[in-house]
Amino acid sequence: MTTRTRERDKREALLRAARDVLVEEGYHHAKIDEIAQRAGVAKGTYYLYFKDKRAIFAELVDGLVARIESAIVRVDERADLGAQVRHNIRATIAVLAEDPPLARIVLGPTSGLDAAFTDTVTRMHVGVVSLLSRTLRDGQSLGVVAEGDTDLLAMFAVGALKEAVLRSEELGPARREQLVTELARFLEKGFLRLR
Amino acid sequence: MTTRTRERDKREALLRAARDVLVEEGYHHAKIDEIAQRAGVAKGTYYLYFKDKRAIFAELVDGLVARIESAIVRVDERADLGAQVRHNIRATIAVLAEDPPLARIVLGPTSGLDAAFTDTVTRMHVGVVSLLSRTLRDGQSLGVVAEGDTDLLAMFAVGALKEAVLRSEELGPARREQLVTELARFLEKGFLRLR
Amino acid sequence: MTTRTRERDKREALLRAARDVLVEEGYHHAKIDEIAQRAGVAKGTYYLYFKDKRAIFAELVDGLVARIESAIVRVDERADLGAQVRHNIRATIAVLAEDPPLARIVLGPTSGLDAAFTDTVTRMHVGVVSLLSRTLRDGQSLGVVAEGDTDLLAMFAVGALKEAVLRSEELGPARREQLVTELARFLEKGFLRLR
Amino acid sequence: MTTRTRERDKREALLRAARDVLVEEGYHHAKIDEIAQRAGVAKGTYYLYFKDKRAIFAELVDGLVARIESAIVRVDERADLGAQVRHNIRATIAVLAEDPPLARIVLGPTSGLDAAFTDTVTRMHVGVVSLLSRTLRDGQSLGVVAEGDTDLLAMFAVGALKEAVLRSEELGPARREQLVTELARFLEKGFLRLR
DNA sequence: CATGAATGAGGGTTCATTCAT
DNA sequence: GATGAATGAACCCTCATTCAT
Repeated sequence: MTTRTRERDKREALLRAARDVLVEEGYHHAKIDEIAQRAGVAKGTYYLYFKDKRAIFAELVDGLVARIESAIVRVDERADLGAQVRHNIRATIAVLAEDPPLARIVLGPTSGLDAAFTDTVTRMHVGVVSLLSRTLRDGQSLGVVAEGDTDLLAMFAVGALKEAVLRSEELGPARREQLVTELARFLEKGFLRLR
Repeated sequence: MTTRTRERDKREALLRAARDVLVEEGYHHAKIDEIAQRAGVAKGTYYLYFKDKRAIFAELVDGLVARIESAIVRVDERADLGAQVRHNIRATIAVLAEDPPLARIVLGPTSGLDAAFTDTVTRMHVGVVSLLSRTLRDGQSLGVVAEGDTDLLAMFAVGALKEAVLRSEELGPARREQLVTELARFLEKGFLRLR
Repeated sequence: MTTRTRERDKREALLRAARDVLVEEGYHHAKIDEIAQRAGVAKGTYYLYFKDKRAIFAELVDGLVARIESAIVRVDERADLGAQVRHNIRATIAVLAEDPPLARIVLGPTSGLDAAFTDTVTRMHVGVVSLLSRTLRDGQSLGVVAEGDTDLLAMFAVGALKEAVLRSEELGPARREQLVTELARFLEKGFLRLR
Repeated sequence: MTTRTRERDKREALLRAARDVLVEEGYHHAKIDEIAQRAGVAKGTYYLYFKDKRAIFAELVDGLVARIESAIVRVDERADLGAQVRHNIRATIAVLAEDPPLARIVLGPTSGLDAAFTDTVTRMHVGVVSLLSRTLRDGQSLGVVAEGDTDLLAMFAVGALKEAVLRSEELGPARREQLVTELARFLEKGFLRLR
């Protein structure tokens, strides 16, 4: 069991190290050697836990995507729509705020990353946008969402959110707290006719 | 004159090829050899026109940034603010729409690119956002912009614009035309109190 | 321990190979690939032991210079000057004779070598010549050295020594033994009996 | 005739440029491009006058060697030997002093230069040394040269001369004039008066 | 003859991956 | 499991040489 724990530890140490290196150097400048060193293991050990260079970063990205997806509530149109949207904004930001540097990678367009990440990230994007779009369409028939192309509206909303998160580090921590409030207000006044 | 034309041609063929390769493979996977091949010249020829690998990509990025900057009108607060904002949205989108794949690189966060690009791109970002923020602040004192943190509002607006451009290829060309209209409307209803 | 021995071995095999290649091809024609091959390792292995191409040659040159310097006794003017000079000639030749081809590189003017070597070699030269010059000046005040410009005399002596070493391979081994004796005699007496 | 003169001019301009570049950069760092530029012609023009990179440097070296050889008088043992030796020293130094940097290349051991030069330079060396050695042997039978291995003695003499020339730039011009006198005296007398 | 744009072989260096211990 | 020495494919860049104009 100690052994099993130790194994766990090494795997996680590697993941943590990989995240740091990814954030500091970017995928291509990240060296297996440095990840291993920061994790306190030998280079060869890396390959006991991960198939190749791509694998560890894929796992980091997949993990974040999964955490976002599980934080978002499937919108129930019979309940308070505004509350649900606000909750999803808040929840998404909360997950991303746990690790802003990593968030930046997942939120950004995929240029410069390998095809493997591109796919994962793109899938998440499409998923989030189409979910939101559908929600907005439902909202329109209920009369609580303004007229307009819901795909585009969803896009705008996601873009505003992404930018906010991407730049949130540049803001002082004080302003960061306003972010959720302001964003919700912005989205509401833009296309929501809540009450 | 023929000679001069040939030179021009090769330089431009290389730039075009580099753009394609950059878009398809990302900066790090882009091989000089492939750029040269696609441009129909030998590898050595590349170095007659560009100092090193970075140079050609820097030129692509700088060029787009310059085109965007020169397309944006400095906002005159005594004139019709809404019209000016709409014009800037339209103009920016127009420039970016000339080359969406390249746009994606300039608009995205800079992960995966070399420090050289990061700087250029970041400078543009900061410039655009702070320009917009200042404009909004002026708008607030004139009473045509809603209350709120103008830095955040500027961020949201830029984010929405970026996302729109980034995803504009996924939209059919028909819907792409709606983009400007919808975005303008979205921004107006969100924080502009025009009329 | 076996491991440590292997490491040592490879490093030394590389140094030996580099010496051979340097002697046979000169610095610029020397290829890392060939050094590695002759040492029986892969090209990449070279870079485990030496930072870059220059490093291995610098080490060879530095090593020889150091061996020469530690073989030379600082001249004590109160003791037998002739004996000391003879000893220094003998000791220098002995060190250089351990590896005549390498000696040729250190003794020669520095054309064709990189600035890095030039410096080391020049420093040694200047050091040896000025040491000898000072000794001769002391010798003059003691009356055991002839009148004359001691800088020039030191130069002549070093030149004769260098040439002797450089050409010593062309001599049969038998004659090589005479070298020290003859050189000492030459320096003492000259060889022309004019008038 | 004008044309012929112009051709001559270009060839000579290239040779002059090549000498400068060779002296400043060494053979391997010398670029055809720079030679052509300094000569005020296009790169392609170089190849109208010289077969390849090696050719122009070979010509420079051959020229200097030829000038040295024609300046040396074949020693006539029936005439004043001392005078002839002094003349040869003087003449050799005079030729070399016309172009000390180039001299350095010809006098130095051949490491770092291409095989082509090595051969020329070595041939000259062997020629000079064996000529001198024969002269000394003759001198011995006439009783004007001391006992000893004449090959070695010739070597020492040439070495002293070479070193003197190689370092002559470091000396002030005043001291450079002493060089011939001192060297002749050195060869006659040696400089140690031990016992 | 003169030009200089074009070529492409060649070599130094990096780093993901393997494998014997 | 753990190690880290060894490997070699990959890629940027230089520069001697050619040749169409």
